[in-house]
Amino acid sequence: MSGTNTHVPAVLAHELPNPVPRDELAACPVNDLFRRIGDKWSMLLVIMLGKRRYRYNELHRSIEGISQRMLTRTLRDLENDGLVRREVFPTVPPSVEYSLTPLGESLLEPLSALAEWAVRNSPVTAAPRP
Amino acid sequence: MSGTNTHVPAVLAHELPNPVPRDELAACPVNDLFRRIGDKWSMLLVIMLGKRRYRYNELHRSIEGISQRMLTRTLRDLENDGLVRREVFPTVPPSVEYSLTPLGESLLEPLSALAEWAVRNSPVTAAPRP
DNA sequence: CTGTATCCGCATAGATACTG
DNA sequence: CAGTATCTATGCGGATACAG
Repeated sequence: MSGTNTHVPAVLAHELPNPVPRDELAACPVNDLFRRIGDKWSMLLVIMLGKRRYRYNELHRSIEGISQRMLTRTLRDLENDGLVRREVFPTVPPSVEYSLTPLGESLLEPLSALAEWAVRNSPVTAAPRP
Repeated sequence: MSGTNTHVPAVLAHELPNPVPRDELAACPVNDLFRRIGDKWSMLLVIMLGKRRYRYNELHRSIEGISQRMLTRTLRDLENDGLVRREVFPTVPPSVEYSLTPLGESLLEPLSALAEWAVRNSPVTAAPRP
């Protein structure tokens, strides 16, 4: 137990330069991913869209507390990141449907490992911040 | 492909109430975890401490761009969350060593799944935000 | 119905100076 | 060596009003 951890996953165990330069930090895939979907609403949207497709107002009504601005902005970001697909149907009134791309669905799998960890350890980590 | 996603991981697939109330959202373990370690420095520290133990100034020197304030604050948060252990040795001058707790080390495993996903898909997700 | 535009409060994070 | 204290800047996120 003392000293080096022997079961660190390969991806995380690769040598880090010393000092860790800013570019290396910004380029860290995990850190980068977290900075993209680690905001207030992205996770919830990915999980919801992982269940089924939604229309815009359906999402707006379904998520208590989200503003139009934040819903639109978060969906646009997820779309730009290739995780969410936006389909416009030129009806009157117009309707827009959101769903996960294959990339977005593939994210659900590693996410579940993290989710299961979080659920298992939520009693431990649920302590309020001082 | 149309309609319901059939291979959503169990933890993520459980029924979401509609509308999703704020408390439910705040209590979402994954969202909660992301809000705790999804900040600018937490991930990097967990990964670094996953390799070996570090002293305070060692971390400060090793991570280019981090301020003392942020390093201390991030370490304290991780300690409060039970992920990092802080050991003080009353020498002169004093020395403090940081390492992962068993809980922190257990987090490295699900993290690696996410890391591998991020690495595999970094070419796709690396596009700059507009 | 599906958004955009604008304004504003608050939390996050950096810089700097100082301390046991 | 290992931090605190204080000040400030920036950006996220919410409220509201308006538009195609």
